[in-house]
Amino acid sequence: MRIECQSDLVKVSGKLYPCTVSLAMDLIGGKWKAVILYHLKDSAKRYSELGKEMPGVTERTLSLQLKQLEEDGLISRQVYGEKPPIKVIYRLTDFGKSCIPLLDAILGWGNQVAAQKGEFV
Amino acid sequence: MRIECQSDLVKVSGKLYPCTVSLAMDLIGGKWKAVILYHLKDSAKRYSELGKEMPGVTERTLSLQLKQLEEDGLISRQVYGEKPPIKVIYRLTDFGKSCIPLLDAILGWGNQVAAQKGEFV
DNA sequence: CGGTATCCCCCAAGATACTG
DNA sequence: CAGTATCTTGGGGGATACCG
Repeated sequence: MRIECQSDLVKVSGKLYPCTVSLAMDLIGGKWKAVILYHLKDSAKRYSELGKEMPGVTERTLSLQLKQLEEDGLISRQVYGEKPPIKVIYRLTDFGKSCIPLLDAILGWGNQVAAQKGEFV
Repeated sequence: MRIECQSDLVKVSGKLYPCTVSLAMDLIGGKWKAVILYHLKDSAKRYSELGKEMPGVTERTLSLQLKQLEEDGLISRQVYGEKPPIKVIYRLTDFGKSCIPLLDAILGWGNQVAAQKGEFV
């Protein structure tokens, strides 16, 4: 059963969240979105560059996540050329740039954890 | 097909991650984990308190996520009493406390987004 | 009180093949 | 080059009932 509620709910573009932490995690959460955003932090990148820099992601997943990030207004997509081979550049929007401090915090803590508990291979 | 790899892989407790951002998101990502951690940030809480403060979560999901956070060493679980009604207190471990700056960054950005694009209900 | 047990559904995500 | 199309699978998460 659902546990009792009390309100500090927030609604953004039709979706209802129990708190703003939940909202933030919906926008940049999941397995790949933060990773993509992080790779776009310092410079715009092409689709294939992103793929090469993100070991383990499949073409399909990369494509879907990019589309979602674009829908949520975090990144923009720009196409160069008409006929294949074309070139597509992804970059952070201003809204996307607003989460750079957060991306840095994620990386910072991730690095800390890796330093203490992980091994680089 | 899988896109080509290049290494700055990191391994933590048997799991392989393409980068430390990915590692961090595995630890605190998903729909509820960051929310739980955030609610434990300032004080230890009982199971039922967490449930009341997190509208929308089900008992099962709360229980499963707490267990995962405990397994990953982010929170600790302490039981008071033998016979029902018992009392169970969850609190951040030192490791869990290490991500408080990150939790604040998540909340901060979430608040920013909500202020710009959301409405509180 | 603080959970499990059970059942179910949906969708994130992988593998692979193909296309404008 | 930058993706879709198609199929499949795992598991996250919901609903409800029950238990120590």
